[in-house]
Amino acid sequence: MLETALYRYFHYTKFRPGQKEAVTVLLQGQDFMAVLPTGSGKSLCYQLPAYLKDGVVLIVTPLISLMEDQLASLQKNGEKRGVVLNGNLKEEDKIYVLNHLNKYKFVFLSPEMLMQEKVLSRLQSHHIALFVVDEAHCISQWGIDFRPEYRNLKYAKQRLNNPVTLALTATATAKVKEEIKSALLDKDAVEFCDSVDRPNVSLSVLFTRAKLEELKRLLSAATGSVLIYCATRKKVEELYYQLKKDYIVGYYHGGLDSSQRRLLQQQFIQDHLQFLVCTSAFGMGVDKPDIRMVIHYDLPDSLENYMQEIGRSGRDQKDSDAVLLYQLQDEKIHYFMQQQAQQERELFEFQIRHQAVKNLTELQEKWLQQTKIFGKDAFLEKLEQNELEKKKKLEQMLEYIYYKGCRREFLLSYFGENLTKVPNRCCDYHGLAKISVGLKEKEFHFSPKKDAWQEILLKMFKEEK
DNA sequence: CGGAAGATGATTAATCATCTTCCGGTGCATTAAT
Repeated sequence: MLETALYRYFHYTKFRPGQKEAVTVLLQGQDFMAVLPTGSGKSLCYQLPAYLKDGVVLIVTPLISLMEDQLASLQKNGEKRGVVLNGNLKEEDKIYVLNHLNKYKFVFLSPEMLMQEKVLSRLQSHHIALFVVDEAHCISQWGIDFRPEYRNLKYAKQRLNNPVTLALTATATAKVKEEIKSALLDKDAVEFCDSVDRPNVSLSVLFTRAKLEELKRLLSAATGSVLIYCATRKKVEELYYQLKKDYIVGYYHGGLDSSQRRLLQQQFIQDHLQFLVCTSAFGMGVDKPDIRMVIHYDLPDSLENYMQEIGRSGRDQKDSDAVLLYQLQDEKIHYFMQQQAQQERELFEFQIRHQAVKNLTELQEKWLQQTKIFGKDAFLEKLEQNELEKKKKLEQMLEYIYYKGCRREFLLSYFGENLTKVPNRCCDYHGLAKISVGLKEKEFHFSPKKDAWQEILLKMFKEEK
Protein backbone atom coordinates (compact mmCIF):
# COMPACT_ATOMS: atom_id res chain seq x y z
CA MET A 1 0.00 0.00 0.00
CA LEU A 2 1.17 3.48 -0.81
CA GLU A 3 0.29 4.72 2.66
CA THR A 4 2.78 2.27 4.12
CA ALA A 5 5.50 3.64 1.87
CA LEU A 6 4.43 7.19 2.74
CA TYR A 7 4.82 6.46 6.41
CA ARG A 8 8.04 4.60 5.93
CA TYR A 9 9.81 7.33 3.97
CA PHE A 10 8.15 10.51 5.24
CA HIS A 11 6.38 9.58 8.48
CA TYR A 12 3.10 10.96 7.24
CA THR A 13 -0.06 8.92 7.64
CA LYS A 14 -2.17 10.66 5.01
CA PHE A 15 -1.69 11.97 1.50
CA ARG A 16 -2.60 15.56 0.70
CA PRO A 17 -4.79 16.36 -2.32
CA GLY A 18 -3.25 15.23 -5.58
CA GLN A 19 -0.28 13.40 -4.09
CA LYS A 20 -1.69 9.89 -4.15
CA GLU A 21 -3.00 10.37 -7.68
CA ALA A 22 0.43 11.58 -8.79
CA VAL A 23 2.30 8.70 -7.20
CA THR A 24 -0.14 6.07 -8.49
CA VAL A 25 -0.10 7.34 -12.06
CA LEU A 26 3.66 7.78 -12.17
CA LEU A 27 4.25 4.29 -10.85
CA GLN A 28 1.95 2.96 -13.56
CA GLY A 29 4.25 4.62 -16.06
CA GLN A 30 2.01 7.45 -17.21
CA ASP A 31 2.85 11.15 -17.31
CA PHE A 32 1.24 13.45 -14.76
CA MET A 33 0.57 17.16 -14.38
CA ALA A 34 -0.17 18.57 -10.94
CA VAL A 35 -1.46 22.10 -10.45
CA LEU A 36 -1.16 22.54 -6.70
CA PRO A 37 -0.69 25.60 -4.51
CA THR A 38 2.79 26.30 -3.14
CA GLY A 39 3.29 24.68 0.22
CA SER A 40 0.90 21.82 -0.48
CA GLY A 41 3.60 19.19 -0.82
CA LYS A 42 4.40 19.17 -4.50
CA SER A 43 7.86 17.74 -4.01
CA LEU A 44 6.46 14.61 -2.40
CA CYS A 45 4.84 13.83 -5.75
CA TYR A 46 8.25 12.91 -7.13
CA GLN A 47 10.11 12.01 -3.94
CA LEU A 48 7.92 9.07 -3.01
CA PRO A 49 7.95 7.42 -6.46
CA ALA A 50 11.71 8.08 -6.53
CA TYR A 51 12.12 5.68 -3.60
CA LEU A 52 9.88 3.07 -5.18
CA LYS A 53 11.64 2.99 -8.53
CA ASP A 54 15.12 2.18 -9.72
CA GLY A 55 17.16 4.83 -11.43
CA VAL A 56 17.95 8.47 -11.05
CA VAL A 57 15.35 11.27 -10.85
CA LEU A 58 16.02 14.43 -12.89
CA ILE A 59 14.42 17.60 -11.63
CA VAL A 60 14.43 20.56 -14.01
CA THR A 61 14.22 23.80 -12.05
CA PRO A 62 14.24 27.40 -13.30
CA LEU A 63 16.40 28.99 -10.61
CA ILE A 64 19.68 27.99 -9.03
CA SER A 65 18.37 29.18 -5.67
CA LEU A 66 15.42 26.80 -6.00
CA MET A 67 17.73 23.87 -6.73
CA GLU A 68 19.75 24.69 -3.64
CA ASP A 69 16.65 25.04 -1.48
CA GLN A 70 15.24 21.73 -2.65
CA LEU A 71 18.54 19.97 -2.14
CA ALA A 72 18.84 21.43 1.36
CA SER A 73 15.32 20.25 2.16
CA LEU A 74 16.19 16.72 1.00
CA GLN A 75 19.31 16.74 3.10
CA LYS A 76 17.34 17.95 6.08
CA ASN A 77 15.24 14.82 5.75
CA GLY A 78 18.37 12.69 5.81
CA GLU A 79 18.64 12.10 2.06
CA LYS A 80 22.28 12.25 1.01
CA ARG A 81 21.95 11.12 -2.61
CA GLY A 82 20.94 14.52 -3.97
CA VAL A 83 23.08 16.85 -6.07
CA VAL A 84 22.78 20.09 -8.04
CA LEU A 85 24.31 20.51 -11.46
CA ASN A 86 24.79 24.16 -12.37
CA GLY A 87 27.24 26.78 -13.56
CA ASN A 88 28.44 27.57 -10.06
CA LEU A 89 30.16 24.21 -9.92
CA LYS A 90 33.77 23.83 -10.96
CA GLU A 91 34.25 22.06 -14.27
CA GLU A 92 35.87 19.02 -12.61
CA ASP A 93 32.97 18.72 -10.15
CA LYS A 94 30.45 18.76 -12.96
CA ILE A 95 32.36 16.04 -14.75
CA TYR A 96 32.56 14.01 -11.56
CA VAL A 97 28.80 14.16 -11.07
CA LEU A 98 28.15 13.20 -14.69
CA ASN A 99 30.55 10.27 -14.46
CA HIS A 100 29.13 8.97 -11.20
CA LEU A 101 25.42 9.36 -11.77
CA ASN A 102 24.62 6.00 -10.20
CA LYS A 103 25.72 7.44 -6.85
CA TYR A 104 22.79 9.85 -6.93
CA LYS A 105 19.04 9.58 -6.65
CA PHE A 106 18.04 13.24 -7.21
CA VAL A 107 19.77 15.50 -9.73
CA PHE A 108 18.60 19.13 -9.96
CA LEU A 109 19.48 21.11 -13.07
CA SER A 110 18.33 23.95 -15.29
CA PRO A 111 16.91 23.42 -18.80
CA GLU A 112 20.01 25.19 -20.16
CA MET A 113 22.29 22.72 -18.43
CA LEU A 114 20.21 19.76 -19.53
CA MET A 115 20.35 20.86 -23.16
CA GLN A 116 24.14 20.86 -23.28
CA GLU A 117 25.26 18.00 -25.47
CA LYS A 118 27.86 16.69 -23.03
CA VAL A 119 25.24 16.57 -20.26
CA LEU A 120 22.56 14.99 -22.41
CA SER A 121 24.85 12.33 -23.79
CA ARG A 122 26.09 11.32 -20.34
CA LEU A 123 22.55 11.17 -18.95
CA GLN A 124 21.41 9.15 -21.95
CA SER A 125 23.31 6.09 -20.83
CA HIS A 126 21.49 5.94 -17.51
CA HIS A 127 18.06 4.76 -16.58
CA ILE A 128 16.00 7.82 -15.69
CA ALA A 129 13.35 6.78 -13.17
CA LEU A 130 11.49 10.05 -13.42
CA PHE A 131 11.75 13.30 -15.35
CA VAL A 132 10.37 16.17 -13.29
CA VAL A 133 9.76 19.73 -14.46
CA ASP A 134 9.16 22.03 -11.53
CA GLU A 135 7.47 25.41 -12.06
CA ALA A 136 6.31 24.03 -15.37
CA HIS A 137 4.42 27.20 -16.28
CA CYS A 138 7.86 28.55 -17.23
CA ILE A 139 7.46 26.52 -20.43
CA SER A 140 4.71 28.91 -21.38
CA GLN A 141 5.90 32.06 -19.63
CA TRP A 142 9.55 32.01 -20.68
CA GLY A 143 9.66 29.16 -23.13
CA ILE A 144 9.95 30.92 -26.45
CA ASP A 145 11.80 34.19 -26.40
CA PHE A 146 13.41 34.50 -22.98
CA ARG A 147 14.56 31.01 -22.09
CA PRO A 148 13.91 29.01 -25.25
CA GLU A 149 15.55 25.88 -23.80
CA TYR A 150 12.27 25.38 -21.96
CA ARG A 151 10.73 24.46 -25.30
CA ASN A 152 13.42 21.88 -25.96
CA LEU A 153 12.48 19.70 -23.01
CA LYS A 154 10.55 17.32 -25.23
CA TYR A 155 13.64 16.80 -27.33
CA ALA A 156 15.65 16.15 -24.17
CA LYS A 157 12.99 13.72 -23.00
CA GLN A 158 13.24 11.76 -26.25
CA ARG A 159 17.00 11.62 -25.98
CA LEU A 160 16.58 10.18 -22.48
CA ASN A 161 14.39 7.39 -23.88
CA ASN A 162 11.10 8.97 -22.85
CA PRO A 163 11.14 8.62 -19.08
CA VAL A 164 7.91 9.01 -17.14
CA THR A 165 7.36 12.73 -16.71
CA LEU A 166 5.86 14.89 -13.99
CA ALA A 167 4.97 18.56 -14.52
CA LEU A 168 4.44 20.68 -11.42
CA THR A 169 3.09 24.19 -11.10
CA ALA A 170 0.97 26.35 -8.82
CA THR A 171 -1.07 28.34 -11.32
CA ALA A 172 -2.00 27.64 -14.89
CA THR A 173 -4.75 28.75 -17.23
CA ALA A 174 -6.33 26.18 -19.54
CA LYS A 175 -4.08 27.48 -22.29
CA VAL A 176 -0.92 27.16 -20.21
CA LYS A 177 -1.89 23.60 -19.30
CA GLU A 178 -2.29 22.79 -22.98
CA GLU A 179 1.12 24.27 -23.72
CA ILE A 180 2.73 22.25 -20.96
CA LYS A 181 1.12 19.09 -22.29
CA SER A 182 2.09 19.58 -25.89
CA ALA A 183 5.62 20.72 -25.04
CA LEU A 184 6.37 18.03 -22.50
CA LEU A 185 3.84 15.31 -21.80
CA ASP A 186 2.48 12.23 -23.53
CA LYS A 187 -1.02 12.31 -24.92
CA ASP A 188 -2.37 9.99 -22.23
CA ALA A 189 -1.05 12.17 -19.41
CA VAL A 190 -3.27 12.48 -16.33
CA GLU A 191 -3.81 15.80 -14.58
CA PHE A 192 -4.82 16.92 -11.14
CA CYS A 193 -5.73 20.57 -10.75
CA ASP A 194 -6.55 22.16 -7.44
CA SER A 195 -8.53 25.40 -7.45
CA VAL A 196 -6.45 28.55 -7.75
CA ASP A 197 -9.09 30.49 -5.81
CA ARG A 198 -8.08 32.08 -2.52
CA PRO A 199 -11.28 33.07 -0.79
CA ASN A 200 -9.35 34.70 2.04
CA VAL A 201 -7.66 37.26 -0.22
CA SER A 202 -9.61 40.40 -1.08
CA LEU A 203 -9.11 41.87 -4.55
CA SER A 204 -9.16 45.58 -5.16
CA VAL A 205 -8.06 48.10 -7.73
CA LEU A 206 -7.57 51.61 -6.51
CA PHE A 207 -7.63 54.36 -9.12
CA THR A 208 -5.46 57.15 -7.81
CA ARG A 209 -3.17 59.97 -8.80
CA ALA A 210 -1.48 60.05 -5.43
CA LYS A 211 0.02 56.57 -5.25
CA LEU A 212 2.66 57.34 -2.68
CA GLU A 213 0.13 58.71 -0.19
CA GLU A 214 -2.22 55.79 -0.77
CA LEU A 215 0.64 53.39 -0.31
CA LYS A 216 1.72 55.02 2.94
CA ARG A 217 -1.83 54.91 4.18
CA LEU A 218 -2.07 51.20 3.40
CA LEU A 219 1.29 50.50 5.02
CA SER A 220 0.42 52.44 8.14
CA ALA A 221 -2.70 50.35 8.58
CA ALA A 222 -0.88 47.08 7.75
CA THR A 223 -0.75 44.45 10.46
CA GLY A 224 1.75 42.05 8.95
CA SER A 225 4.20 41.44 6.11
CA VAL A 226 3.59 43.31 2.87
CA LEU A 227 5.01 42.84 -0.63
CA ILE A 228 5.07 45.87 -2.93
CA TYR A 229 5.52 45.10 -6.63
CA CYS A 230 6.89 47.66 -9.09
CA ALA A 231 7.50 47.32 -12.82
CA THR A 232 11.10 48.54 -12.95
CA ARG A 233 14.24 48.27 -10.86
CA LYS A 234 14.60 52.02 -10.74
CA LYS A 235 11.12 52.49 -9.35
CA VAL A 236 11.81 49.80 -6.75
CA GLU A 237 14.84 51.67 -5.49
CA GLU A 238 13.13 55.07 -5.57
CA LEU A 239 10.24 53.77 -3.57
CA TYR A 240 12.60 52.12 -1.14
CA TYR A 241 14.34 55.43 -0.41
CA GLN A 242 10.96 57.11 0.01
CA LEU A 243 9.74 54.49 2.46
CA LYS A 244 12.84 53.77 4.48
CA LYS A 245 12.49 57.07 6.35
CA ASP A 246 9.33 55.86 8.01
CA TYR A 247 9.31 52.08 7.77
CA ILE A 248 11.50 49.03 8.10
CA VAL A 249 11.72 48.06 4.48
CA GLY A 250 14.01 46.29 2.03
CA TYR A 251 14.19 46.04 -1.74
CA TYR A 252 14.75 43.18 -4.17
CA HIS A 253 15.25 43.00 -7.92
CA GLY A 254 17.23 41.17 -10.59
CA GLY A 255 20.15 43.60 -10.36
CA LEU A 256 21.16 42.31 -6.94
CA ASP A 257 23.72 39.54 -6.69
CA SER A 258 22.64 36.14 -5.48
CA SER A 259 24.00 36.49 -1.94
CA GLN A 260 22.16 39.79 -1.41
CA ARG A 261 19.00 38.24 -2.75
CA ARG A 262 19.23 35.31 -0.45
CA LEU A 263 19.85 37.60 2.51
CA LEU A 264 16.85 39.83 1.75
CA GLN A 265 14.56 36.88 1.16
CA GLN A 266 15.65 35.43 4.51
CA GLN A 267 15.17 38.73 6.30
CA PHE A 268 11.68 39.10 4.88
CA ILE A 269 10.69 35.53 5.71
CA GLN A 270 12.02 35.83 9.25
CA ASP A 271 10.13 39.11 9.79
CA HIS A 272 13.21 41.27 10.12
CA LEU A 273 11.72 43.32 7.32
CA GLN A 274 8.01 44.00 7.44
CA PHE A 275 7.85 45.44 3.93
CA LEU A 276 9.64 44.44 0.76
CA VAL A 277 9.63 46.49 -2.45
CA CYS A 278 10.41 44.32 -5.47
CA THR A 279 10.08 43.57 -9.17
CA SER A 280 8.63 40.36 -10.54
CA ALA A 281 12.02 38.78 -9.79
CA PHE A 282 10.87 38.14 -6.25
CA GLY A 283 8.65 35.27 -5.32
CA MET A 284 9.30 31.99 -7.03
CA GLY A 285 9.90 29.35 -4.38
CA VAL A 286 9.12 31.75 -1.56
CA ASP A 287 6.78 30.07 0.87
CA LYS A 288 6.02 32.57 3.61
CA PRO A 289 2.64 31.74 5.13
CA ASP A 290 1.73 35.08 6.67
CA ILE A 291 2.05 37.73 3.98
CA ARG A 292 -0.95 39.92 4.81
CA MET A 293 -0.97 42.18 1.78
CA VAL A 294 0.38 42.32 -1.76
CA ILE A 295 0.34 45.79 -3.24
CA HIS A 296 0.92 46.47 -6.92
CA TYR A 297 2.38 49.93 -7.21
CA ASP A 298 2.60 49.34 -10.98
CA LEU A 299 0.54 47.28 -13.35
CA PRO A 300 1.68 43.67 -13.94
CA ASP A 301 2.00 42.66 -17.59
CA SER A 302 -0.46 39.76 -17.44
CA LEU A 303 -3.09 38.15 -15.27
CA GLU A 304 -0.88 35.08 -15.04
CA ASN A 305 1.82 37.10 -13.34
CA TYR A 306 -0.73 38.97 -11.27
CA MET A 307 -2.20 35.72 -9.99
CA GLN A 308 1.24 34.37 -9.15
CA GLU A 309 2.10 37.52 -7.23
CA ILE A 310 -1.10 37.93 -5.23
CA GLY A 311 -1.11 34.18 -4.62
CA ARG A 312 1.85 34.74 -2.29
CA SER A 313 -0.42 36.37 0.27
CA GLY A 314 -2.49 34.58 2.89
CA ARG A 315 -1.10 31.07 2.54
CA ASP A 316 -2.07 30.60 6.20
CA GLN A 317 -5.73 31.01 5.16
CA LYS A 318 -6.09 34.16 7.23
CA ASP A 319 -7.63 37.31 5.77
CA SER A 320 -5.31 39.11 3.40
CA ASP A 321 -5.50 41.87 0.78
CA ALA A 322 -4.38 42.31 -2.79
CA VAL A 323 -4.48 45.98 -3.75
CA LEU A 324 -3.54 47.27 -7.18
CA LEU A 325 -2.80 50.98 -7.46
CA TYR A 326 -3.62 52.17 -10.94
CA GLN A 327 -3.09 55.45 -12.65
CA LEU A 328 -3.99 56.25 -16.24
CA GLN A 329 -1.23 55.28 -18.70
CA ASP A 330 0.48 52.90 -16.29
CA GLU A 331 0.50 50.30 -19.05
CA LYS A 332 2.84 52.43 -21.18
CA ILE A 333 5.96 50.94 -19.63
CA HIS A 334 4.86 47.51 -20.84
CA TYR A 335 4.01 48.83 -24.30
CA PHE A 336 7.51 50.23 -24.41
CA MET A 337 9.17 46.99 -23.37
CA GLN A 338 7.09 45.01 -25.83
CA GLN A 339 8.12 47.40 -28.54
CA GLN A 340 11.78 47.02 -27.63
CA ALA A 341 11.40 43.26 -27.80
CA GLN A 342 9.68 43.55 -31.16
CA GLN A 343 12.56 45.58 -32.54
CA GLU A 344 15.05 43.05 -31.32
CA ARG A 345 13.08 40.31 -33.01
CA GLU A 346 12.63 42.21 -36.28
CA LEU A 347 16.32 42.98 -36.46
CA PHE A 348 17.08 39.32 -35.89
CA GLU A 349 14.58 38.30 -38.53
CA PHE A 350 16.07 40.70 -41.05
CA GLN A 351 19.60 39.46 -40.42
CA ILE A 352 18.71 35.82 -40.60
CA ARG A 353 16.68 36.22 -43.78
CA HIS A 354 19.56 38.05 -45.44
CA GLN A 355 22.13 35.69 -43.98
CA ALA A 356 24.04 38.58 -42.48
CA VAL A 357 24.13 37.55 -38.84
CA LYS A 358 26.56 39.54 -36.76
CA ASN A 359 26.68 41.42 -33.47
CA LEU A 360 23.87 39.36 -32.05
CA THR A 361 22.65 40.01 -28.54
CA GLU A 362 22.77 37.21 -26.02
CA LEU A 363 19.11 36.49 -26.62
CA GLN A 364 19.50 36.57 -30.40
CA GLU A 365 22.32 34.05 -30.14
CA LYS A 366 19.93 31.71 -28.37
CA TRP A 367 17.30 32.29 -31.01
CA LEU A 368 19.85 31.37 -33.66
CA GLN A 369 20.33 28.02 -31.93
CA GLN A 370 16.58 27.52 -31.90
CA THR A 371 16.26 28.13 -35.63
CA LYS A 372 18.62 25.18 -36.08
CA ILE A 373 16.33 22.97 -34.02
CA PHE A 374 12.88 24.06 -35.23
CA GLY A 375 13.80 25.46 -38.62
CA LYS A 376 14.14 29.13 -39.53
CA ASP A 377 10.58 29.84 -40.56
CA ALA A 378 8.91 27.82 -37.86
CA PHE A 379 10.86 29.49 -35.09
CA LEU A 380 10.46 33.02 -36.44
CA GLU A 381 6.75 32.37 -36.68
CA LYS A 382 6.71 31.23 -33.07
CA LEU A 383 8.51 34.34 -31.91
CA GLU A 384 6.04 36.58 -33.67
CA GLN A 385 3.06 34.63 -32.38
CA ASN A 386 4.42 34.87 -28.87
CA GLU A 387 4.68 38.63 -29.20
CA LEU A 388 1.05 38.91 -30.22
CA GLU A 389 0.03 36.79 -27.28
CA LYS A 390 1.92 39.01 -24.87
CA LYS A 391 0.08 42.01 -26.25
CA LYS A 392 -3.20 40.24 -25.75
CA LYS A 393 -2.29 39.36 -22.19
CA LEU A 394 -1.62 43.00 -21.40
CA GLU A 395 -5.00 43.93 -22.85
CA GLN A 396 -6.68 41.33 -20.67
CA MET A 397 -4.87 42.75 -17.67
CA LEU A 398 -6.39 46.13 -18.53
CA GLU A 399 -9.81 44.57 -18.95
CA TYR A 400 -9.51 43.34 -15.40
CA ILE A 401 -8.57 46.82 -14.19
CA TYR A 402 -11.67 48.36 -15.74
CA TYR A 403 -14.00 45.47 -14.96
CA LYS A 404 -17.03 46.61 -13.01
CA GLY A 405 -18.29 43.31 -11.66
CA CYS A 406 -16.87 40.92 -9.14
CA ARG A 407 -13.10 40.78 -9.63
CA ARG A 408 -12.80 37.31 -8.16
CA GLU A 409 -15.25 35.98 -10.70
CA PHE A 410 -13.34 37.63 -13.55
CA LEU A 411 -9.98 36.31 -12.38
CA LEU A 412 -11.30 32.81 -11.80
CA SER A 413 -12.91 32.64 -15.20
CA TYR A 414 -9.57 33.59 -16.74
CA PHE A 415 -8.19 30.50 -15.08
CA GLY A 416 -11.12 28.41 -16.24
CA GLU A 417 -12.96 28.23 -12.92
CA ASN A 418 -16.29 29.37 -11.60
CA LEU A 419 -17.01 31.15 -8.37
CA THR A 420 -18.14 28.30 -6.15
CA LYS A 421 -16.92 29.04 -2.65
CA VAL A 422 -18.30 32.00 -0.76
CA PRO A 423 -15.32 34.29 -0.36
CA ASN A 424 -14.45 35.60 3.09
CA ARG A 425 -13.89 38.91 1.50
CA CYS A 426 -14.02 40.33 -1.98
CA CYS A 427 -13.91 44.06 -2.15
CA ASP A 428 -13.23 46.90 -4.46
CA TYR A 429 -13.14 50.59 -4.16
CA HIS A 430 -13.14 53.45 -6.59
CA GLY A 431 -13.55 56.02 -3.85
CA LEU A 432 -16.50 53.90 -2.86
CA ALA A 433 -16.04 50.34 -1.85
CA LYS A 434 -17.92 47.47 -3.33
CA ILE A 435 -18.08 44.33 -1.34
CA SER A 436 -19.50 41.04 -2.42
CA VAL A 437 -20.53 37.94 -0.60
CA GLY A 438 -21.18 35.23 -3.09
CA LEU A 439 -22.88 37.09 -5.88
CA LYS A 440 -24.45 39.75 -3.70
CA GLU A 441 -22.88 43.17 -3.71
CA LYS A 442 -23.03 46.24 -1.58
CA GLU A 443 -21.38 49.65 -1.73
CA PHE A 444 -20.03 51.64 1.17
CA HIS A 445 -17.43 54.24 1.99
CA PHE A 446 -13.93 52.83 2.17
CA SER A 447 -12.33 52.53 5.52
CA PRO A 448 -8.91 50.96 5.96
CA LYS A 449 -9.88 49.45 9.27
CA LYS A 450 -10.24 45.71 9.14
CA ASP A 451 -13.18 45.76 11.54
CA ALA A 452 -15.20 47.72 9.03
CA TRP A 453 -14.91 44.91 6.48
CA GLN A 454 -15.84 42.28 8.96
CA GLU A 455 -18.88 44.15 10.29
CA ILE A 456 -20.30 44.60 6.82
CA LEU A 457 -19.57 41.05 5.80
CA LEU A 458 -21.25 39.76 8.90
CA LYS A 459 -24.31 41.87 8.22
CA MET A 460 -24.49 40.63 4.65
CA PHE A 461 -24.22 37.02 5.70
CA LYS A 462 -27.15 37.54 8.06
CA GLU A 463 -29.14 39.22 5.29
CA GLU A 464 -28.45 36.27 2.98
CA LYS A 465 -29.92 33.90 5.50
C1' DC B 1 5.73 56.97 -23.66
C1' DG B 2 6.59 59.08 -18.92
C1' DG B 3 9.26 60.21 -14.95
C1' DA B 4 13.37 61.91 -12.97
C1' DA B 5 17.59 64.07 -12.84
C1' DG B 6 20.55 67.35 -14.73
C1' DA B 7 21.30 71.57 -17.50
C1' DT B 8 20.16 76.05 -18.97
C1' DG B 9 18.21 80.65 -18.71
C1' DA B 10 16.23 84.71 -16.65
C1' DT B 11 16.26 87.54 -13.10
C1' DT B 12 18.61 90.79 -10.26
C1' DA B 13 22.68 85.92 -6.88
C1' DA B 14 20.08 82.07 -5.22
C1' DT B 15 15.65 80.54 -6.83
C1' DC B 16 12.11 79.22 -10.14
C1' DA B 17 10.59 77.78 -14.68
C1' DT B 18 11.55 75.39 -18.71
C1' DC B 19 14.25 72.46 -21.68
C1' DT B 20 17.16 68.24 -22.59
C1' DT B 21 18.67 63.75 -21.83
C1' DC B 22 18.39 59.26 -20.24
C1' DC B 23 16.39 54.94 -19.14
C1' DG B 24 13.30 50.84 -18.80
C1' DG B 25 11.74 42.68 -16.65
C1' DT B 26 12.21 37.83 -15.90
C1' DG B 27 17.90 33.88 -15.57
C1' DC B 28 20.74 30.44 -17.21
C1' DA B 29 25.83 29.66 -18.58
C1' DT B 30 30.30 31.09 -20.26
C1' DT B 31 34.10 33.88 -21.06
C1' DA B 32 37.38 37.62 -21.22
C1' DA B 33 39.65 40.96 -18.82
C1' DT B 34 41.09 42.52 -14.29
